[in-house]
Amino acid sequence: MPEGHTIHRLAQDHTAAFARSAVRVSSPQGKFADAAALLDGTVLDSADAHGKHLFLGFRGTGWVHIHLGLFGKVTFGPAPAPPPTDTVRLRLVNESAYVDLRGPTTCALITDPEKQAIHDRLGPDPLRPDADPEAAYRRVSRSRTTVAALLMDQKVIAGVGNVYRAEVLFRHGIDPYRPGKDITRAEWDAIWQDLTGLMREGVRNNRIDTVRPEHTPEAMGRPPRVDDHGGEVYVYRRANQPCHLCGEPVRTADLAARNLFWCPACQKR
DNA sequence: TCCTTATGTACAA
DNA sequence: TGTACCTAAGGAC
Repeated sequence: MPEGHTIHRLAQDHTAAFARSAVRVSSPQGKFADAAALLDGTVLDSADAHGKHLFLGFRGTGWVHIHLGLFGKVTFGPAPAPPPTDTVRLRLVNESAYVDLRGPTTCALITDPEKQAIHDRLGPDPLRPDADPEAAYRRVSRSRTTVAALLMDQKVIAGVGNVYRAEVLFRHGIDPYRPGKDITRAEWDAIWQDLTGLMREGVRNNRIDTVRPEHTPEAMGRPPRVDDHGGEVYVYRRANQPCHLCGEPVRTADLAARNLFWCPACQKR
């Protein structure tokens, strides 16, 4: 599930369910038990997101830094919480709600300066109001690395993952193998603005949809479809299937240990 | 029941 | 570039 939109949505949902309340904190699985004991009974003040990093602020104690990695999952539910399964790393409970965290890459108690250091090493996040697209373009325009790799580099732009990368490059007709330095300022501005809109919609709907209204199955006179991951997309995980626009088979390749998807006809150099 | 795969990252060599 | 880490779902048997 986790690209930046998921994490910003989680920040909102944690705020809605737990902010300003005293929270019972536990680690049924045990790996976060010491910190959970310190946090138990304290007040959750706020939740913050930057890229794929989630921060839960506990009054007087510090921040819980969470990164879901590839497998991490979060489950919300109404109180009372059911008995936890033995994979629950972190559980929060108050009078009205509970939330379980499973399989995160990171779940750690950190200080303000440690949190700041994480912000400092991340690039601008299209979902944060203070984000500066110019800072991202400075890096992109000086790099011989492919634009596909740069979009996944969290130091360049924070929050974009494998789905948004594939989809935004398709929406702009950009070959994923083009070097960053060949991306024009106008192209970058369009990509950034598009990501901002797509990711905001992703936060709202808690899923990734990238297909323009004029390209929906209804608009194209085709049978309805649902892609594997739950949203409507152009190319992500559609290897060898016909491009929704031109019918050419969608191509896939390994790029930095991830699957890249693109339409070679719609995305020319 | 086993195998593969996944919207991610860090570190070693 | 390869590997380790973490979990769960889906498909092949």
